[in-house]
Amino acid sequence: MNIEEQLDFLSARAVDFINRDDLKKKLEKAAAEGRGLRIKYGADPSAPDIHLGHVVGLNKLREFQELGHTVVFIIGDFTGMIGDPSGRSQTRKPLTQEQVAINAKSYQEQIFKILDPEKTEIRFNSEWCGKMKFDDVIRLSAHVTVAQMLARDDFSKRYAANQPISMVEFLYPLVQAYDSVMVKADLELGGTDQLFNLLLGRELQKVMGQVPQCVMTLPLIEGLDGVKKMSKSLNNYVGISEPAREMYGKLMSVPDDLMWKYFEYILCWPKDEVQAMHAKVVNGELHPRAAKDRLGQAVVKRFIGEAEALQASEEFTRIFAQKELPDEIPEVVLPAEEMGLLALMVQAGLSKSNGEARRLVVQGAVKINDEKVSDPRMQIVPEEGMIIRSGKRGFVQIKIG
RNA sequence: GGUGGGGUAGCGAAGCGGUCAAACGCAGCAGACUGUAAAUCUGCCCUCUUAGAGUUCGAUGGUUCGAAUCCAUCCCCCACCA
Repeated sequence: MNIEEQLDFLSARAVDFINRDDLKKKLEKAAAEGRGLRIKYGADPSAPDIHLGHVVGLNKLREFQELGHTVVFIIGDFTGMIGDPSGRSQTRKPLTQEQVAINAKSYQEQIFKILDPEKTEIRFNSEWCGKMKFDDVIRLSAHVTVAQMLARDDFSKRYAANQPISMVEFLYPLVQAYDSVMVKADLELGGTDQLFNLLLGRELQKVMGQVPQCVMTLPLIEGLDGVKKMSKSLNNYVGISEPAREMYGKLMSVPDDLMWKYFEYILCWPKDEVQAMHAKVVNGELHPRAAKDRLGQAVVKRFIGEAEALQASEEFTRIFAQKELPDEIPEVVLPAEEMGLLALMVQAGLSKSNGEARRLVVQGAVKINDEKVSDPRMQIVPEEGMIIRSGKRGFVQIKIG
């Protein structure tokens, strides 16, 4: 690849890219010196489940690695241990050192499903932040003005709406920017919501006498609901370590319109190919379900395996299209004593309370051995192999013990 | 330091002495319809038993036959002005 091709390749799918010329210079210089660039990516240590939303960024990092660059994966443990009171969405609880360590380990296991460990440098920002004295912090904050901070969309809106903004929130972008200085980042990658923070990194590097980093943002993809950004707290995510059938099932529930985005940003299919498929669906040549099946299988294949992908797809059809039973049903051990149906369901883990169980029964969601039961007062004697089905997803097989 | 506004079920938000387990919206769950998609319709959505009962409305104590609603004290949050 010549340099222009590299630039095209690296900036594909990016929303913001600041800027091509700077990156070109950096690439040329690095090539001349026979080294790779340092690509920074920051991770929040409180959410150890990597999901498809993260994959969008990780894919890009991987592409940088393919061209020989180094990914500096920063785990924001320092900030994570302080917590984030940014009231609006929700409070992030401060993490303990143990939790951070556990999460960090889990992170590594997961990101290396995508990244090349040989070209990844994992750093914790407590390494430098932890050493800073209060006067260092004050000096650092002298570099940024309130007006600059208020330039951030999020802040200005909240300020205008008389909503709280804590000092901590002002400080965090600064910490993140300082991270860039400390790892001498050549480019920082993030979601579009990170643009301000990434740019602040540029500013700070300039002040500290470094060549400012390039900045690249990638879209935040919507989660399963098709509206809100995929995130763990909204529980609309697909984790990359989920069991195959879960992963597949979740993907099948994605609104149709969203799947094209998933093809492009998660699977990195070429844009024209995605568009071609989209067109086929629009003109009726391809059933949307078939297209989504391809998506589901492709994602499962990528993170788990081809056989599992096929199996997940088949089982899905069996359970939901043909309403048959899955081939593995969780077993619950119960004594062979007569008990109320509701109690049985609670004990079998099919419902959280008797009330919920009653609701399910009354609404006709419960089947025992494929026969609908509708009397919540029913008494049951559990039998070996008895299968209780609750709704579309709840299955339990009784084992006497 | 001053002024004003708040704390209600997972979230948002009504209620402001009885008819309140508490409107409404969102989320969630189930059923119908489907491609477990979306949209739509129906029902459910604190806990426990059948109609019924028991715990809820920041905390504690009080006034009342009766309080989420009134009073007192306390805790917490927010904005504005200094």
